[in-house]
Amino acid sequence: MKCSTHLRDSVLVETSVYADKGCPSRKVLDRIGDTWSVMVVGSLADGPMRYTELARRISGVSPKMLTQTLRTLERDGLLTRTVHAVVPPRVDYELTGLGRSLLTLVDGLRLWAETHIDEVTEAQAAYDAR
Amino acid sequence: MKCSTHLRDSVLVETSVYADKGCPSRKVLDRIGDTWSVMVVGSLADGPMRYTELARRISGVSPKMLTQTLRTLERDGLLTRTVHAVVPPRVDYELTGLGRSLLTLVDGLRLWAETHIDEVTEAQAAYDAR
DNA sequence: CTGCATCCGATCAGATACTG
DNA sequence: CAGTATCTGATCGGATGCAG
Repeated sequence: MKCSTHLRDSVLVETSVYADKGCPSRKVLDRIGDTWSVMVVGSLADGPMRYTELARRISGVSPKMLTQTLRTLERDGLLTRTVHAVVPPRVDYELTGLGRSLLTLVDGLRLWAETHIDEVTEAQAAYDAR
Repeated sequence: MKCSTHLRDSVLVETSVYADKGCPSRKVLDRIGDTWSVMVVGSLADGPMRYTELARRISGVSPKMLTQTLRTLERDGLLTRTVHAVVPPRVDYELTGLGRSLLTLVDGLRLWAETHIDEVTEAQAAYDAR
């Protein structure tokens, strides 16, 4: 796609780099940008996990949002959903290879956050104090 | 990813990894998760840029959202806003060191998108076809 | 040129209640 | 246990008009 070209290469033809709905970055952003998605992927880094276990680790998430997020990630091929025919029901969620490839990004995100959050907080305080 | 502080009503929850509003990752996610923010940061990778230039490169963004995004990023210390006292007005936006440190993540995001978008699209098609 | 103010529809997400 | 269904307030974001 056009928007995949970097800014430096875009001078000749395509000056508009983002905002195209078909842009891969846009699609990924819709997923990475989703708070719950990132949390789910990050939580599943440790291995397969049940629904309730996920709900516990991601405190604050409602059943509705958790289910919605899991379904979307499943549809995107980032995780698998395995239903065991037992009573009580047991459903396991596990990252696919594709999902695990995202972990690098998620980790990078976390690392940046931990490293720079103080700077951001200070900048905000300084801005608000003007 | 452990958030050191936890919600007041869930003191004993040690396994809760995300979801705390004070969690650094949450704050960063609020920024990275914002579609326009990522586009602005990515666009400014090439150097300082004027308001209109940004609007053109990020096609589809409304003045309202562009301004809102720029203000937020400025407040977070990710970019600087320089007003030149000329007529007509000229305002330059430029990434700070902090902002440039985010470029690594943005690039990683774009790279992942370009690399795996086909797999995601196929997974979606397969899911929808069931 | 670089915005800000306002209106308004669309979507998101939390709370709550209920079920196989 | 693992969800589904519904209601509702909050937020997002586009369109429009105007100003310094």
